[in-house]
Amino acid sequence: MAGHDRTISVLKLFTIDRPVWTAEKVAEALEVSVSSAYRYVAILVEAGLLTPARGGSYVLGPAIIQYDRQIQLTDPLLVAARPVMADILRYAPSHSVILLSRMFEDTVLCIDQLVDGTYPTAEVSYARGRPMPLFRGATSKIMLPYLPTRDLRRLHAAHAGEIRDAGLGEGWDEFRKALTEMRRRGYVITYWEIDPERIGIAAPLLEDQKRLLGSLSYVIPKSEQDTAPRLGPLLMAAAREVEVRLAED
Amino acid sequence: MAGHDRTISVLKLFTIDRPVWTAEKVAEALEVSVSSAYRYVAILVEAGLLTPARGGSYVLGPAIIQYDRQIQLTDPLLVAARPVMADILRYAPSHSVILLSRMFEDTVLCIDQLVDGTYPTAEVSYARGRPMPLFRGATSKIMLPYLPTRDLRRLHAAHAGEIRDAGLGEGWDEFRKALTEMRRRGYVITYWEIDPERIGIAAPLLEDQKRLLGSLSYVIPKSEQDTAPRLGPLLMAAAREVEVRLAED
DNA sequence: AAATTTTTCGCGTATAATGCGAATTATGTT
DNA sequence: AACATAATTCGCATTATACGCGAAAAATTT
Repeated sequence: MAGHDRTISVLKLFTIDRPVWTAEKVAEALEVSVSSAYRYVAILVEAGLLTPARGGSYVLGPAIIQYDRQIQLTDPLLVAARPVMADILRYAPSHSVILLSRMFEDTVLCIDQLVDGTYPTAEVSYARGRPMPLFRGATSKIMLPYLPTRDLRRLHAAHAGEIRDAGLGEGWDEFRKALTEMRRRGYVITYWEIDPERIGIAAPLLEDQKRLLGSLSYVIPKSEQDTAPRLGPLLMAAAREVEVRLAED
Repeated sequence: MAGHDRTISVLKLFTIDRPVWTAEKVAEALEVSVSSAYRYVAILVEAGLLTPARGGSYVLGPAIIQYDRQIQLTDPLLVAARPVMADILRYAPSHSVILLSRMFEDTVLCIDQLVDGTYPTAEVSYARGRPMPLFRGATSKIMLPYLPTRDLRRLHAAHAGEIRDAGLGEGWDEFRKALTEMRRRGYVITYWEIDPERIGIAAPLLEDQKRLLGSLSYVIPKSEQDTAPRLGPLLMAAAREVEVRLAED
């Protein structure tokens, strides 16, 4: 178990629910001296990861914004997926959204979103950088079968209730069976599990048919229920194309 | 001079020009052992700031994307400025862009960008998170008069040529005089200094009329040359409004 | 201008990071 | 599939460096 850098622990305190911290509060939270808290904060400010706000408080800093742009321009998965996403947009019904997502800390994060031209994105819950539940919605569900068993055991132990409520089985065995079935089919369709008026269709992105990278998904209007099954195989093909692009260069 | 956290130094290696690193290359670059490099990388991966890519290499990770969204939703300056920006968009000629920017490491970073509805943003160089030159363009220039003198001395020593080319004076004294003049007027207008077909108009954002927070600017089409001077005072008023909003709560 | 709070600095001590080399795991090849 | 090679982790002794303390300095408020 790694991950015991004091300075980075400070950064982890800055969450959506608590985005503003003073050095003193940091010292309390991490149980270190105030001088150390100031030292940590100074390092993070120097790196641009934090920036001073009013009243001796600190918030996330400009380096984040710059790094985010760097990801948009250089991230291999993003770069490999983007043209494919643009390509498959034309096969989707209008008012659809295409998502590129990946796991992060027991949640699913939308990494990139493609919407057809004029459509207001606000109506779909998946927003770039917004953590989404791991067991609800096609985008999330399709990732589960490709997780290492130890992760699945831990997840099931911690979230058995959620897993049941998501229709993924009553106990461990049923859970595994549900996952096997998803893996066999190769894609997942869910009906208004996240947004009431939307259907999600998702396929996994894998490295060498094994390690999970993320998922590729359509979010289409409820009214397009008939088109949904056709889009599953289409997404699988697109996902494979992304995988190939990723492997080249 | 603080800022000597080894783990964070690793993060600083990941730039637009060199966005992919292996542990071994990190070890070389920082002149540490490979095991240490692996340790640092593991810490950053655990924090989500890095993520593994193909072939034992690493790239910036999902935490960046999540943090970026957090900034969008919670950053005090951003939150204070956004409604004001929306408000002053209606006074700008069509095909205009409004920018919220701040300094970062001797560059200027666009923090938020507001374009009128249908207009394609690609035609303006200022992109969210893209570092822009510190001495060219109204957005940048208007910040200079509010920098501490020691910063200005350092900048002038390092970039005397750029400063001259930007029309900010031949030597140190002329430079200071140019800055004083900008401060006196309260806003800056520049003509096609960044984009050939654009005029920039910018006003500073200050904390208690002193410390520089950033700048607020219009980017308007070249054809609107006559409107530009009217927009200067308008931006100053808007900037003051942002400052007040920021001070409340 | 005085008082109070916030932030930085200097320093001795002890903790925790470091490099080494070996063990383990992953990857690629015949 | 078995081997060879590379990539990554682990264990440990050493010493560097991050730590807390208290004081000094700076900033903020009264």
